[in-house]
Amino acid sequence: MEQGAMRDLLAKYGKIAPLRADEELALTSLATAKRSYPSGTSLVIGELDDPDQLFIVEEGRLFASIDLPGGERAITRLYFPGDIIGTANVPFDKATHSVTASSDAVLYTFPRSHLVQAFSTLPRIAAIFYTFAAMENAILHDRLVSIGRTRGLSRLAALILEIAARQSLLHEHTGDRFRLGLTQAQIGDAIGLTQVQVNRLFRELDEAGVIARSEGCLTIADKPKLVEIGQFTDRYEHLDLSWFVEDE
Amino acid sequence: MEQGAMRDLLAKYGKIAPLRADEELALTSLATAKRSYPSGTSLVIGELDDPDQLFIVEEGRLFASIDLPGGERAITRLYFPGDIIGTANVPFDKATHSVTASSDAVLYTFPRSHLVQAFSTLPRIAAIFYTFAAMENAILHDRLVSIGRTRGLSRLAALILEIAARQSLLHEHTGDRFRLGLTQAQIGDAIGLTQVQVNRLFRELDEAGVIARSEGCLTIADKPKLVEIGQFTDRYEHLDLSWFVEDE
DNA sequence: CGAACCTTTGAAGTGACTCAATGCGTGTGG
DNA sequence: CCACACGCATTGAGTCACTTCAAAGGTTCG
Repeated sequence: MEQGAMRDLLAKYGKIAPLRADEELALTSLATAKRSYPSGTSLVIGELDDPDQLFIVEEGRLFASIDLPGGERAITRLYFPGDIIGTANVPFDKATHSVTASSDAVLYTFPRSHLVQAFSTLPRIAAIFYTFAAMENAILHDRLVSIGRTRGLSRLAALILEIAARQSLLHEHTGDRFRLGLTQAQIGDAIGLTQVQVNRLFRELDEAGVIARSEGCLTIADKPKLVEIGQFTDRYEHLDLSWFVEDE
Repeated sequence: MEQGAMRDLLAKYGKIAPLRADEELALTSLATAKRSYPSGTSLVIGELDDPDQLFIVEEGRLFASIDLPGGERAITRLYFPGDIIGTANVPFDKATHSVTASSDAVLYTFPRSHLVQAFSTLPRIAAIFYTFAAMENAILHDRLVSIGRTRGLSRLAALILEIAARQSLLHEHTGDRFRLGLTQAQIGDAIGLTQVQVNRLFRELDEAGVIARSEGCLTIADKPKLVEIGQFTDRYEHLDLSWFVEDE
């Protein structure tokens, strides 16, 4: 595996608990393949695919979704460069969700059996994977709260801020202008609303002067207001990984 | 730590990947304290408490919740004997959610720093913790779908089935009669509805003959129907932990 | 026996849905 | 190089699921 994905993967916490050379090597040697997926491709087809594959995002954007018998779809998770895909499939004999590329994407693939090796060799790799799973957990809790207990406007605001937070982790200079990378229908699937309602809420935020839209890009015009509306807490701001720094 | 919690903790998969004596010892030696919490006690107060503590449930029922500024509350996760509490707090400097006992409970407590030791000593302990986090993940995905994309009736059905599934993992003989262990208001917080609406939906399920209620206990009268309504998949049925059995 | 908590039920209001149509941008084949 | 198709955004009108507000009935416990 090359530097890119790893640098992203570790950007979030690497500063706090930098890897030793052997640890970085172990991480990079997990991968068996690097592959490109054009926008729209499904890489895991829930309930059909076997869950033996894990991925690390090198480049691009993807999302996890689950389809309901009735034809409804829910998007449960967004993936950015550096994220590990497939965690929630690991302990099961079938994949629990599908993963689709929402832009052209490049991924590293590795079989879950490699995890055991890595865990055995270097315990801190285990700590890293555990940490990532725990972070994902916390974010899922937050989304559950947002979707279960707030109005549509708040949900949309929260999603915008979540994407903004992830985006700015990767590109410091992005600032508050970026593209969401999802259609309004997909946004609806992510926050539990109809595409129609998403559109109306966008308009509402727009007219209130909280956001601005042009050329497919979104600008956060009034961040404090958006944060207030979305009742959003940026978990990435409060990372503390000192606990897994080994005393030597 | 005594046998009870561990037996529960491992019941779900212990058969598949039984622990060696040293691994079981490592797990049991994580704990620094065993403590009782009467029903209603909060053990982690989100945003206030430091997230250094993890717990293993020996006995009782608990739930994780997040409070919103507006006074709303959302219940994001239910805990049963054998579950690990606090995973989602591990990588942060503040707790991301509160935990409350919904019945009298007995817990083992251990500081997260002990994880590193355990991970270092025995890689399979790491695999276990990772597995648990991954399972929690999958369940959170499912709940996100349920809450974001189904009607109230389905959500209630799904919650009933989730509780039934967990219950019967612990007590084989429980069958389809058990107590939910949550008030209707709490159920509302868990599935994103009002207490009033929860009540109406209970009545609806009751009148349809799908469930029956008496003396605080709930009986699943027509399970296939309930599964259909709830669009529920029991993840525990599809566990596959063969991947972390070490080849020796 | 009263207080506190939970459940149950009614009536009115609203956020979001469904259905439906129009507009817009982009790519593609004739 | 235009015509058409296709996917996406936008907007309107009517309906429904769920909410809010309000009050009454049960149960448990000190």
